[in-house]
Amino acid sequence: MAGGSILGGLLSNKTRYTDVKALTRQILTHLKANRLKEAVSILFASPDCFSYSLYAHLFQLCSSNLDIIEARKVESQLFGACPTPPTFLSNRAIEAFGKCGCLPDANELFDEMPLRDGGSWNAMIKACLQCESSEKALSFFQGMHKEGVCANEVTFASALGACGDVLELCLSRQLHGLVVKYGFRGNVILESSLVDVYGKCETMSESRRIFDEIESPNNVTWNIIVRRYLEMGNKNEAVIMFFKMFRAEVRPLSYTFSNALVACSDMRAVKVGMQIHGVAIKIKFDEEEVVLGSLIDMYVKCGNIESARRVFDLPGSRDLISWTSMVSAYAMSGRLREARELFDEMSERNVISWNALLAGYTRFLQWKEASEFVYLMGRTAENINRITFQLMLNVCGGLSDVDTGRQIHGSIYRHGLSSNIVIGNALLDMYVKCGNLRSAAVWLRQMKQSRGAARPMNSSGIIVSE
DNA sequence: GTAGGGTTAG
Repeated sequence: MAGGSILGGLLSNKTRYTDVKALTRQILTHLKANRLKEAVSILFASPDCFSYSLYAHLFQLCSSNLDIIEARKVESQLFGACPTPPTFLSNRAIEAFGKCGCLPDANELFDEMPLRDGGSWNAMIKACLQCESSEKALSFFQGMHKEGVCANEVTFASALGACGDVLELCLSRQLHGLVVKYGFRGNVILESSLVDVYGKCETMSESRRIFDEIESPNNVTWNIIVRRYLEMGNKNEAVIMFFKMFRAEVRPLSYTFSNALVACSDMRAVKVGMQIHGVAIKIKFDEEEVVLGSLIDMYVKCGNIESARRVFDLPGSRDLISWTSMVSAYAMSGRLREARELFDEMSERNVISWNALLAGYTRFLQWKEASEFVYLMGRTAENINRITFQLMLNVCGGLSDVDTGRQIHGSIYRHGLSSNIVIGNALLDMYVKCGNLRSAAVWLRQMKQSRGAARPMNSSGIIVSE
């Protein structure tokens, strides 16, 4: 266009070049100060291509800030200024889109790439994982295999992660074979991923066998094995592995404390929990928020509220999670006034904190307080969830308020939760407690029908050929 | 200018 050429004529190539240099310096200053938006707006001051490393940095910051808007802007300036950017930059963009949870953006870019390398496939597989599309991740893994692109350690780590999400034991075993075949044994990350995926697929004996073969498990490996025992219901072994980690002189992750303490809670083993508390003090983990929060919850679940409170009153232990544990402790032990006081003092709350107090009101049949609280919740709390609906139905049952119960029933439909079995039972219970047996019978029939219709789908069944 | 594993509260 004429306007464009006039404007273009005003700028000689030389001034343009120095412009880019000066602009780059400005952008870098903003990037260092985490001012992404400002950095990106300066990017658009020039129609020219900046250095590739600058774009890489920009995408990286978009990823860590989870800022999809800026990521899209960077991509658009990049492709406007330089029609065929190097593959690695497109890979960075895919990673940023994935990290921001925008799989369609990632997929579109991937499809349009004239040239892909292994990193492109890895980025795409990872993007699927981050967007909770593990089935898709596995089909990309399969596609990569079909196109003859060689999988590397990174590919296998992601693919195993996807298998863990969809509980694909069969594919996991095949991947395990490939990991060995490609000579990746001894890679502690991949071996840890194998421990993880076998544990998730409920084959703890295989998980443990791999674990025992690892030459030097690191803190993540230990965290995985403790966690998997915990989730498989073997609390005792979870705790045993926790103490074993210390004999191996591996410095734990704070979440490993959490997992071991949850195991103690489940076993009501407060004495073991106290030993773990002692360990935390000894290795100076007793100032970490996550560990303190987990200690509080352990004491709460073991019924030792005063010990929990002592930890809660320590400096640095009060965050949303520990605060919610404490509210729950008072609420579920019937100390509703104290629960309410603590709740009112909270500087931030989420749906879990709200539910914690509501659960106390319903457990102790405080229907009046409960319904007032529900009203307040409807006006103040941002999101309510499945648990909230369940508790609200209990309140309706307690008050014999079938009209509100029906409204909640409608709301449950709109939230797509009506096929949930726990919610279904809560609805049934509500209708019965309200004395409305006809509605109860109608709902029961519907539940039976929808359960017949909604059979669980089998997972992908993807097979990798050797 | 490159890639990867773990997550406590209702």
